[in-house]
Amino acid sequence: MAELNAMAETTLDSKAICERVLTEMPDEESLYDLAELFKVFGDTTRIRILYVLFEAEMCVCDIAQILNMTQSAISHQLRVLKQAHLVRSRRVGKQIYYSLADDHVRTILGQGMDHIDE
Amino acid sequence: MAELNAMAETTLDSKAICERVLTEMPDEESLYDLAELFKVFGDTTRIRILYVLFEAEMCVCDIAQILNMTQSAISHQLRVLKQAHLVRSRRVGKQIYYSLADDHVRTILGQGMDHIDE
DNA sequence: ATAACACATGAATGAATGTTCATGTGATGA
DNA sequence: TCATCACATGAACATTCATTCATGTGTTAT
Repeated sequence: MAELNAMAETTLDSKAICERVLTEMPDEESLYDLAELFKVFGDTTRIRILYVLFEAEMCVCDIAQILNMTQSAISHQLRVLKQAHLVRSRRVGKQIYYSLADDHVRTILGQGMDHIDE
Repeated sequence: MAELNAMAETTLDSKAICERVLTEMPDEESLYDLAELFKVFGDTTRIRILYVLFEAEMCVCDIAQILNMTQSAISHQLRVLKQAHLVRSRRVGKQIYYSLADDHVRTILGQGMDHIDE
């Protein structure tokens, strides 16, 4: 790491830092999963759906109507949310009700809000 | 909501829920900013850079060498991280040192890790 | 001044993504 | 059984995005 430059300016031991980086860095699979998780939060439609589900369990057409979007668009995004284990679903007759899978969703969105509020 | 269907299955008052959804939903600008923030975390290269900066303030070429990527690619991503106020930079001679802007970064990535670890 | 170094940046390219449209699937009710 | 409702899903299209390549900017040293 930076064998021939930057060393003079560095006060810390570069080799020790490099070792710590390599030991602390998550493995390839965890990094991929982590990025995939945050990608799910990186879309306003999906965030809106999650905020709707904060209030109550709801079926697809209700969510679509509240957000003023097509059933197909909502259904596609619910699929993404479910694959990320952020929502659960259960069938009740013809309808399928979605709800938040756990409390990580609130926590993560809350931390994000804290950040953008500076 | 769902004026002509689903009402029979719903135990809660739909109008009250709809009102709560509308009052709790962040405004358009906050939703956009929130999605933009999480998009930044939605890339393995940027997550890697953040993990590197967990250990120490570092210049661009050091980060590039540790992650085995080109200086240009790292520089482009550092720009994204800086625009999201996740990292800061300061010039020291020819080099520019980057560091984490605040502790929200650790918190958010930590919450993400908690989630993928189920 | 000029060469060399560290970094930033614009254009280009290939890959990933959100929505729409059309259609498929499963459940209900006549 | 058949029509209808609620939802899922595949293909298509437009948009966004990460990296590469080439070049520009600012600093240091000779």
